[in-house]
Amino acid sequence: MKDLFGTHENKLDAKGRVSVPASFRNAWKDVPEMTLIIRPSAVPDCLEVWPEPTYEQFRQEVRALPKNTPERLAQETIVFSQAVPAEIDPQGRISIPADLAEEIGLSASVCFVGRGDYFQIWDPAKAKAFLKATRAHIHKVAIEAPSS
Amino acid sequence: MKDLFGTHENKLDAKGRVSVPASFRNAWKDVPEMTLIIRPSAVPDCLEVWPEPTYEQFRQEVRALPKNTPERLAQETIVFSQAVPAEIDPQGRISIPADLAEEIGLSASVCFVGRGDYFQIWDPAKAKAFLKATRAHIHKVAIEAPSS
DNA sequence: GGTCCTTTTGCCACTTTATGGGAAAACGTG
DNA sequence: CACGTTTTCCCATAAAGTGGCAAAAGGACC
Repeated sequence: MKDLFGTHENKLDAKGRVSVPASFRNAWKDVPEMTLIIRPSAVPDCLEVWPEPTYEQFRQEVRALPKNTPERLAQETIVFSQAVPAEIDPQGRISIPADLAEEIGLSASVCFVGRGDYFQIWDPAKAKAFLKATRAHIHKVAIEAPSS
Repeated sequence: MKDLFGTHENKLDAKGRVSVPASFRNAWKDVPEMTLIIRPSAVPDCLEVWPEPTYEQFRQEVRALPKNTPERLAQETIVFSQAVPAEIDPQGRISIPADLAEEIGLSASVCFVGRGDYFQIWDPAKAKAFLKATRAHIHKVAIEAPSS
């Protein structure tokens, strides 16, 4: 389970399938037939996709919370209710559930964004805006720092 | 892993590949088949290229940050989403991903700038401007300092 | 100035990846 | 139980990426 790097854009086909970038598949190929978990992210307009073995930690965190508290209920929602398992098919594709696709405004193309342990799924235009905002912030810091 | 010195200019081929200067390869040749990590720099209009073993420290820094904070998300973007691993091929070349090349305005030629532990990749004209601006800044400091 | 060696770079061939479409299987409904 | 719909699997083609050879360019050293 190597880290996931980079951003990649692939096309949704008529059946709602899309190829997972080869570099992501290769990074995880030491666990064959691995299940993935797709869920909405805390970041608006994107989904998170986790390998099931890594996702186990979230489940344990939820179970450690005291029952029937607002935090526990909220975490149960995030970790279970809105999350769905998915498999990578023999051609390296996943199908994105229609309700989640709609939630983040997916249309023809899908942008995959590597985040180390997991990846994000975005509409390409929104992904670009998200990444650009971070870069702009970093450049601002780099330019301002020496003169201060 | 000796330090990288100097600046060198090489040409991109039709497929986005370019020879890494021999002096850089030689400086790193004690780690055979080393993976490199290419990412946008905090300095606008250039890329940074790090040896994977050195890059490990950045990954650990990210993982030490609390999840879902603005800092963590920004660092995940810098360290993973915009970074890509690259290998030096048997001819001593690396291929620069199209999106990163576009980001810094690369065209036919690539300028490699040694920075000790890592090197930068620039469009030659911009590299020249960057180095010149830095020298001017240093001269200014050298002249002003004694009079203060 | 000429020869040899290293480095760079163009080009071709091959492998891998992405994607469209068709057939079979599973599912749900009336 | 039969039908239509949806999902999954598999094949085939297209596109992209990777590796390798070999010629050209550049330097070093006689």
